[in-house]
Amino acid sequence: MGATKTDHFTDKQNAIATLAKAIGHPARVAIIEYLMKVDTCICGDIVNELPLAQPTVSQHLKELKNAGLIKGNIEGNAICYCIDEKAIEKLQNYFGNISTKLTNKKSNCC
Amino acid sequence: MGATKTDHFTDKQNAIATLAKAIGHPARVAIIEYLMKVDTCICGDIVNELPLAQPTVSQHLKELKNAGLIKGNIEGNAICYCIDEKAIEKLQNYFGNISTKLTNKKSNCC
DNA sequence: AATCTTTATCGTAATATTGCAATCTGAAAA
DNA sequence: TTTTCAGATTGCAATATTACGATAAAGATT
Repeated sequence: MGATKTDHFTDKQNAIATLAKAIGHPARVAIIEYLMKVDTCICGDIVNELPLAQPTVSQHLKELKNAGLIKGNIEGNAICYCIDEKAIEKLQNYFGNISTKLTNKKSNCC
Repeated sequence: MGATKTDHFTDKQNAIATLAKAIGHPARVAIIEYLMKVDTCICGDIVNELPLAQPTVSQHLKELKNAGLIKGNIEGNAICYCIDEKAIEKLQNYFGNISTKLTNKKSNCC
């Protein structure tokens, strides 16, 4: 086997898993954080910022894009990447909900 | 190749990636959500709740535990699993910070 | 047009993940 | 003690991910 059985879970569960999985690599965390740091989102130098070869960075960007975490617009011969707020908000809400539900629950047995 | 180059990134980046990676699978999302749903955290029937074989569930639980997302206490011959609030809070804060920084930034060029 | 610059894609090797049957471990019950 | 039960571990096959060199694609520059 080796393939994830996505069809056995709800769409919501798969959606959260997809987003989390995309962030589940330090290079992609670093990309997100670099996109945050830079004021303008015309960022043609992500490759120089990361300790990885250009094809590897390109691949990570593609995965972030597929997961819906970043958007990319063609800007001349460079590409303008930036974070998709909606995706981040989804994650924030998800973990926020869990957090508040946990603190409300007094029966903390562990 | 094939191995993640964790030593090229900061501890913080690796920490977030580890947490996110652990949630990056629908079965593990389902486990977290089941632990939320059940009032008491003496949960010996996670296997029955998931569409996966017992060894597979056990492995997913192990990964969640290794990532620090859940805690497990031996309770007789069953095991009491529950969510580790701190880990969830870390994620909530992380995405919360990104979210607020993004909304403050008016230069939304994409 | 020829060249440069930037990013994507292809191909491939190394490693990791997913899933399960079989088996083991350890505590409780008979 | 023997059996039973819950859960972990082992071993293995299928698949996915990570990483990069080589190369391609496409707009910019000369």
